[in-house]
Amino acid sequence: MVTPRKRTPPGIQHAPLELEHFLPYRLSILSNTISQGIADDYQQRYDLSMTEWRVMAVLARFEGLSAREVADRTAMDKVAVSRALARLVESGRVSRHMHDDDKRRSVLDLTEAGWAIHDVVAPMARAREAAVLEKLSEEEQVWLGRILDRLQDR
Amino acid sequence: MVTPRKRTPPGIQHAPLELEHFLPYRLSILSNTISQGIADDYQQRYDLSMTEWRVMAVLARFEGLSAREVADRTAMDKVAVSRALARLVESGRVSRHMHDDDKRRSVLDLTEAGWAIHDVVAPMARAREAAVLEKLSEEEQVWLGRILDRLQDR
DNA sequence: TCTTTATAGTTACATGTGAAACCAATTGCA
DNA sequence: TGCAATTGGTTTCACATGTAACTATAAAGA
Repeated sequence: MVTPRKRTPPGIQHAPLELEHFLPYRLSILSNTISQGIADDYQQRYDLSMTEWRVMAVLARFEGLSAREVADRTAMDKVAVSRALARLVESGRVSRHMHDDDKRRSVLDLTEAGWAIHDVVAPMARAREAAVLEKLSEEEQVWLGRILDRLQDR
Repeated sequence: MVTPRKRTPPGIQHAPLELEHFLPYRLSILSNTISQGIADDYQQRYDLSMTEWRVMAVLARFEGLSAREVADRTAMDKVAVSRALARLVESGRVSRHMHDDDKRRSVLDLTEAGWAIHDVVAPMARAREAAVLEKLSEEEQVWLGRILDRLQDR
């Protein structure tokens, strides 16, 4: 039997966090649940990690990005991006060329094979998102969007 | 210069995700930003990892939990909990006893040293949460709570 | 009882990850 | 120009993490 802490040692107030109402904790659980759910759809099937998929998703949206730009857009660490790209290029899903004017920079694009995977995975990801949003009323969906906007800018 | 993809190869519709409006992506960024912010407050100062802090937080809230129960309450993997506990016991922040009736089970509690850390870190965590919520109006805060409730139950 | 099955927890292995060091190309500026 | 500082990107190292295998105890069923 588990007893939620009600009394504290004499004279001392501990005030433990109530995790189930603690915003950072709740967000973390929710976010992990959703992202992992999406990853389950493609991970084994395409031997594609979550970071690799994220890279592919931004390359689908923006052509010819550099690795640095991919890192910015995905909010991923540049090392993680470098490694994901190494695998994606190796497996023929992304092409990498040298930038004409700046030889340090790479120019990245999805290949045909990359697009083929994208065109299967993107709809699945969208479906997962829709399934989550379905739990909310129209009104709640609007508020959620607004709230995320507010929380996101610093 | 980066050109957002507008046209697709002739005859093919790719429909890339717009990450900046994609809920799972936005949640992930937000959640990581907030949790990392809190972790920055205690990580170096107490040589305490995020998983260790989470374990401490539930042990502050509920006395005498088993490792299994800690895992359930924190939504962490049991291996992660086992490792966090090993460090916490080692560093004298958590005490571990054997359950009277079931010798497999451990009975976990914060020690004095554990409570001392808790009593510093918990208020900092709360302050971080408050700083996040401050960005929202009263009304938005209420909606957010409601929305998280809805999204969380399966 | 005896045997099977389930549960609590740890260990081992393989992989993922971030920080810092590193190399190469570019830019800023004296 | 030429040299220092910056930037794009990769590699190295140390550590975190998840999966599966494993040990020990308990519960269930014949």
